[in-house]
Amino acid sequence: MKDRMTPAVRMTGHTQRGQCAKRMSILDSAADVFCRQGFAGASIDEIAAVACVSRQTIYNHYREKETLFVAVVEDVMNRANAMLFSVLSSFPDSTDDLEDELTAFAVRLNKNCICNHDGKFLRKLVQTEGERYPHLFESWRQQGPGKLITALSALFGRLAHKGALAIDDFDVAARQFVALGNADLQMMILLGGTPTDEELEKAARNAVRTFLKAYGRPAAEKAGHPPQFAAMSG
Amino acid sequence: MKDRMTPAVRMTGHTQRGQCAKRMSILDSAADVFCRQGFAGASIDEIAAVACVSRQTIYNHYREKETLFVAVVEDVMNRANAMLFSVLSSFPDSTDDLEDELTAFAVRLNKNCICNHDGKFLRKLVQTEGERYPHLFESWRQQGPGKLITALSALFGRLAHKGALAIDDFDVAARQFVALGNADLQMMILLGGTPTDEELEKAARNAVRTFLKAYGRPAAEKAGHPPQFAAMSG
DNA sequence: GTAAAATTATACGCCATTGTCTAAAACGTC
DNA sequence: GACGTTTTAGACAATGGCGTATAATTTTAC
Repeated sequence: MKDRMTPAVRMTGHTQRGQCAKRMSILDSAADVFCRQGFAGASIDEIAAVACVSRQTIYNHYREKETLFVAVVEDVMNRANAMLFSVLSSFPDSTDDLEDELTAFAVRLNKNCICNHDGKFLRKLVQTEGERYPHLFESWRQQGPGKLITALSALFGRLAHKGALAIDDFDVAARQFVALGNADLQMMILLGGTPTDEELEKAARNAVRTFLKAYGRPAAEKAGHPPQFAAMSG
Repeated sequence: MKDRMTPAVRMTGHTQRGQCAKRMSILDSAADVFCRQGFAGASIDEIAAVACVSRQTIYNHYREKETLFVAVVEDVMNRANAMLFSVLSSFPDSTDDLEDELTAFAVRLNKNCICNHDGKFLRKLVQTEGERYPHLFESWRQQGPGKLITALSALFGRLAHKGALAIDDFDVAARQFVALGNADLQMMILLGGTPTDEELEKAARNAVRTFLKAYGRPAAEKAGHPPQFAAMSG
């Protein structure tokens, strides 16, 4: 039992800078290779080559392949969570131009959280390796899609309270909003392709149009009273 | 260059029977292992063990691992296509009880085509290995989801023509129908889990309810004329 | 029963990969 | 410039999987 020298703990000064850069480079390259080849198909040598780093350096930072994999997933998850939080905080608050604002929100959600690199990575890896790492998967599920639906549900609740939407089950509406937003992009998402801005825009518009046909303008059909007054309550 | 003895081509009589059974056993087991481990992670030995077959027998039927993989994918695709065709031919034709019939249809679609073994296999494998086998992937895309949307679009067109639905873009509506049907099951689908009958029923009901809120009862709002006469045109 | 074909068990060579080790080189700090 | 740390390159054994070869055994056809 020799005294391990704790490689990345000392950081007496700027030494941390270089190590941190290496670490990030390794994490990024590993994410790339793991995403393309899967866990079993990815080789440490290839990751090292992509990262422009010696193989030994990788083993210096991460004990074994599995350690590296877990670190990569956690890293991507953190980025994805931060991005999701940012996008969620841009959910429309006012009720005029609701269609346009919801459409823009759906574009942001798809572009920055679902169709981006991290989204593709997480979907692919969780699906393929999730059963082998239940803890990782569960964590992603809760902090990713779980958070998304919970937050959307609450936000729709606020819009409904304002009278801008007529929703009976907010959770269902939240899931349907996301599902509708992906409807036109399903194939591209499954493929891992990146939609153009026009495709994103059109997909979101189709989704929101249908969503509002189903949930827009509160009980106007049932009671028949115009809901315009609701716009004043904001 | 010796005269290869063409193992499974002669079939002078019942020889084919036993071979066919072995082949199916190999294909099924290989599908199982490939689905769990991916192409790179799957080992011929494990496939042989699951199939209760000697490894040599596998190499006797399929030249190499890749040949086996392609054969497995094609086999599953054929089954899935047949099932999809069967389900599509049960699309509701009458316009009364449309909600119930569409719901039952959505249940069948999800249960037999999307959440079943073959659906899970194809989604997972196409996503992970699709880029390495573009031909396989393209074939699946056209005959699977492509056919589904095309057929659904045409079927919605007929219902709209009958006056039971008010749809402007049939293709979009078809994609949205599928997306809504999956909305409540997204996580389970990504996980590869199998929903219970109740979950299937509830998911389909939520989906169809929203779908009909958006597309049900034709231009009644715009023109206000009852569309019942359209039911005679069938 | 016999002959042909298929299957099995086993061993083998080959190659890629993992993870370790060591000495040399590069880097950053003082 | 000296020193400690990190990185690098290369070699290394061990492992495991792929694909082949061979002989024995079973199955099937007639």
